[in-house]
Amino acid sequence: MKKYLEQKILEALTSLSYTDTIPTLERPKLEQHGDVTTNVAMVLARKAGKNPRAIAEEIVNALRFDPGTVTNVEIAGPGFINFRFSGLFFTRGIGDILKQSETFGRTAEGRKKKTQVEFVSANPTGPLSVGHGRQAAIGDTIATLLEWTGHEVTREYYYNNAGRQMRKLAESTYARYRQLFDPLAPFPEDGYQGEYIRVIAEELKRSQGDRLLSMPDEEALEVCKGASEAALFEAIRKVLARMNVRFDVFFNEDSLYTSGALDDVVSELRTKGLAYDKDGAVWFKATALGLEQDRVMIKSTGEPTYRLPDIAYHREKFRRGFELVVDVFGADHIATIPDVLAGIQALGYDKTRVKVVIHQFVTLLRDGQQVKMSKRQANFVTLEELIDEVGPDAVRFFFIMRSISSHLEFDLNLAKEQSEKNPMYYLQYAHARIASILRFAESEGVLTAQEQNRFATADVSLLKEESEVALAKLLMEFPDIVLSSCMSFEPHRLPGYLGDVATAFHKFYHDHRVVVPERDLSLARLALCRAAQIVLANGLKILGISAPERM
RNA sequence: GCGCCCGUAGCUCAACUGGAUAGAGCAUCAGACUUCGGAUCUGAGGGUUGGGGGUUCGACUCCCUCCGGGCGCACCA
Repeated sequence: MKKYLEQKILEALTSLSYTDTIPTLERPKLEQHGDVTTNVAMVLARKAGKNPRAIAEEIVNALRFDPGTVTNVEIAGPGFINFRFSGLFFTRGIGDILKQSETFGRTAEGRKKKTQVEFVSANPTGPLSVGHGRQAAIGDTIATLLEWTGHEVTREYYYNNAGRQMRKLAESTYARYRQLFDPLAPFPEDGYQGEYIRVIAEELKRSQGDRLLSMPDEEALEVCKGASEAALFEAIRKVLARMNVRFDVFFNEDSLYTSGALDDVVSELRTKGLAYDKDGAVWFKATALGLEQDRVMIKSTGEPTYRLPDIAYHREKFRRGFELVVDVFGADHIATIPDVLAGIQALGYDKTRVKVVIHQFVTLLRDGQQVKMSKRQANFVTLEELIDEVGPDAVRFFFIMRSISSHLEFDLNLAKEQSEKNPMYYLQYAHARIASILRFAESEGVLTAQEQNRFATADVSLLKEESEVALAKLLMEFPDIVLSSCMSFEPHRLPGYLGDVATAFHKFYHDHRVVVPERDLSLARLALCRAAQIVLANGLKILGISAPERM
C-alpha cells in the first residue's frame, strides 16, 4: 500500500519538477483521515515558500491511480493529503498472505548483509539473572527481525573466560572442594558465595575423589577452573535454550590472549600515538579522540582491563567480515561504549557500523510489591527460577513488550494469570480460536483437511463488511511492522501490533458468523481467518513464543 | 559534581521519530451472542504529557532550566 502510493506520488512530484524530496507516508491516527496520509506538501512549502494547501492541490491534480485502488483523495488541515483505498485493495492481499504463508512478512531489505548480534555475554561466574533474560529476549528477537528483513545473521555470545573473574571462580570452587574434606578450610573473602559453587565442588569430589588435595595449588586450580567453567557454561546454555534462545558462536575471550590479538591492538595504537606508558600501566589516549579521559588498557600487574579485549574483540568482528554489528548491552555498560567505539575507529574501522542497543533494568513485582533482589541475600531470583514460575512464553513476551529504553516492571502475578488480563494470552487465544474455527469448518465439510488449495476458489471480494476490511487492512501492514521494528531496533512494536490484530480479529468474529449457509461467503471468511492466523503465528514465531492450536 | 535513561489517565505502558482531537490494556461503572472457543465484544468516566521558558505553521517528541527516580562515572566486567 505504502510502496504503491510512494511510487505514484513520486511520479506526480517529478511531473511537477519537485525533485529530491521523498514523500513520507504515515498511517493517520484517526480513521477518518483515511488509510494513508502524507505531509509532502507541507515539507515542500517550507522550501518553496508557497502555501502548503496550494502545493497539495497541484500534487493531487498530478496524481494518476490505477482503477479500483484509491477511492478518495483529499486535502485536509494545514496541508495533509489523505488517501483512502478501496476495500478490495486490502482483501485482495489475503491471497498473497495465504500463498506466502509462513514466509509472509519477510522482506529482502537487508540484501543479505552480514550481520552479527552480540547479546547476553554474561560472565560465566554464576547463574543468569532476570536482567540477562531481558537481554536474551531482546537480542534474540532483534536477530530474528534482522533475518526476516533479509540480513544474514550470526547470534554471538562473548564469553568472558579470561582474567581475574575466572581466577576467583576457580579459587571459590577449590575452597568449597577442600571444605568437603575439612569443614574448617578457609574460603576467599571476595569469593563467589552462591550455592551453585558447592554443587560444582561436590560434583568434582564425585569424579575426582580427593586427588586435587595432593596436587600443587596451581594445578588443582586449573582443574577447578575447567570444571566450574564447563558446569556454568552448560547451565547458561540450558537456561537460554529453555527460552528458545540459541547461539551460533560462543566467542572465547581467552582466544584473544592466545592469538596475540591484544598485543596487536596495543602496538598498533602505539604506532598511531594513541597509547602510552604511565605509572607502570599502558594507557589508551582516549582524550586524543575527543573523550573525557584516558583509560588504562593494561594494568601495572600486566593484566589487561576489560577495555583492551573489548576493542580487540570488536576489531575481530570487522575482520570476520560483518558489515553490521549489533551490541545489546545492559544500562550498566553505558560508560564503556565510547571507549570501544573510539578504539575501533582509531584502528581504522567504521564505527557507524556498530549499533549499540542499550536496555534498562528489570524489577519484579509480586502481589503488588517489588521483589528486592540482591546477590548477597538468598532472595536473588535467577532467570531459571523465573522461567520455572511463569513459563518461557510469558518470560519472552513480558521482556519484549516494553520499549527497551524503559525500565521494565515484570508483574509475576499477571504473567501467571491465565485470563484476559494477560496480554500474551489474548494473542495466543486469538490464534487458538482461529484454529478451532478451521477445525469446525472441516467438520462441517466447508474446508478440506489438507492445506493445499483449500482456499483456491475463495472469492475475497465478498468481504465488504467494515470489520472484515479493517482486519484485512491491518494484516497487510505486517511486513511494514516487521521492517520498522527491525530498523528502529524497537522490537516492542511487534507485540503491540499483534495485539491490534487480535483485537481486529475478535471484533470481526463477534460481528459476523464465519461458517454461514452461503458456501462462498464462508470460504471467503475462512480465508480471512486463516490469513489472520498466519500473521499471528508468524509474529509469535519472531517473538519466540508458541502459537497454540488449543488452550 | 558529570554522563546516559526515564517521568504521559488510579496502575502498567503506547504514540510510526516534528503532525491533525495524546491512545491502549488493567482497574471502575453500564451493556451485548439461545449454533463456529465469553480467555470475547460494545460503551462511559478518567489528562495542564513532572514544573517553567524557548525554537515554528505545528512539540509528548528538539533546545535551555529546575524537580523527582534509575544506571554509570576503576589499574572490576
